[in-house]
Amino acid sequence: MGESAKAVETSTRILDAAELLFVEHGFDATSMRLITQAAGVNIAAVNYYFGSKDGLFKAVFERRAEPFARLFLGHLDQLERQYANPSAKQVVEAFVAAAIELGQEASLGGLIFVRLLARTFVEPHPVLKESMPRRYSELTRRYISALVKSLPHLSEAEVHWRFHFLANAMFNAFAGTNVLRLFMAHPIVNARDPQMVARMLVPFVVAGLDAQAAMPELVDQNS
Amino acid sequence: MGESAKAVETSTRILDAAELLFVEHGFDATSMRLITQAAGVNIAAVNYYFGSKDGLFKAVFERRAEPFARLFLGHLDQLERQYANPSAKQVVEAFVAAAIELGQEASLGGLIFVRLLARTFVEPHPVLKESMPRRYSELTRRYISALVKSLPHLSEAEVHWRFHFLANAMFNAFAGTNVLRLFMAHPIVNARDPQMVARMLVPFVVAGLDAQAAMPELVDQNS
DNA sequence: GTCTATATTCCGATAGAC
DNA sequence: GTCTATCGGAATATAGAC
Repeated sequence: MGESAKAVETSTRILDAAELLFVEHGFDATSMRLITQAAGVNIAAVNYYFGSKDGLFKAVFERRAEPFARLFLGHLDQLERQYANPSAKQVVEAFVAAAIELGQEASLGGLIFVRLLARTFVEPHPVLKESMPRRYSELTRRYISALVKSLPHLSEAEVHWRFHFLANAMFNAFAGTNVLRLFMAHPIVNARDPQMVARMLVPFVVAGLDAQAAMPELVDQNS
Repeated sequence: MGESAKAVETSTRILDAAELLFVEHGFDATSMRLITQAAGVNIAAVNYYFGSKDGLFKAVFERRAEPFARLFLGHLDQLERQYANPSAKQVVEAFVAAAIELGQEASLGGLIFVRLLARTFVEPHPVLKESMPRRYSELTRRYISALVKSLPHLSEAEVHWRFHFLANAMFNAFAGTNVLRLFMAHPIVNARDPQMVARMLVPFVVAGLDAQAAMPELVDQNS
């Protein structure tokens, strides 16, 4: 390692700073000047390493996308090896565990990528609208497939709806956006504590998944 | 009515166009040039009527904030007159009904304000961080209070957590952001149909509210 | 690889004629 | 009230020296 010196690579410092700022203030509101200043690098470095601001966003996303998918699918594999018919609760817990482990793996304090993912739902960046389905279609397919098997009292369409609600609730919960803070001066909950969030969230969403069907009469009418 | 002619007032046309564009692309990504062009008015009209872009956002928000609060509190009043102890399901349905009625009152197609509210949670606009608690604190207090009474098996702190999850799930559901579309090429659910969303959503969140406590041992340890 | 300096574009806001 | 023209600033991106 002849050229030691630098503690952290320049490109990594940029990724770290950008990840945090994108989550905190959004993509548009985060200027490259702010990013490079926070990272302690020159303004031109972003273009040198990532080509453009869009390229930087894609790189920020891609860095965590693969490890997260690998963690979750690993949990799901193990679950399906151990049990013939995993419950909805076990499937949800596999997902939550992956999110928390990712937050602990990354040297950063929180579940920053999960928060970034949550923001991406509400304001999808054009760069990702193309690459996300390709990368996550298998994960989504296996997640929903496991839920379908664990919820035999629901039609497949209704499981899709519940997965839709589940994903919204979970990602927003881990995003740490405290809804209550907007409505009351002194909210009780601490939305930033991921362990607490996970503990409170799992019973809520699992009960929602297990609930009776809202659409039992799916195909018995031909209006 | 001496000066007839104009079908819709200029300021109203601006509000309509801005409301839609803010929801679709966010505040920062929506330029005043885009708004005035969509509204078919002059660029300077925004500053003339609303003073600034921030003033316009505030006006967009304020136009729907009061009617929505009035609708929901009306439903809650009626509910508490009719029943001694309204169930969590009834409280949730009062909220959903208010959202849908607001969407039908406004001549626009969808539940645009509810979608705007959902976006506001994820990227809170500075202008609202001050005015929102003042306007909605009573609504939130009464909503949570009704839930606390309807869920006697939960501690007040846990009800606050569930309200946090509930609000996230509901607003995002009505926001019409199709999470599944980001993950799969051809999702089944149509997240833009508010009637369908309401029908699928209510059983999910009500079951989540009714679920057993995750924090039964709240105060029995003094670590 | 890293820096300075700059090109280019777009933004919100305003002045002033009509 | 409505318009044109423009100001001042900030953004991304790049050219070119070192």
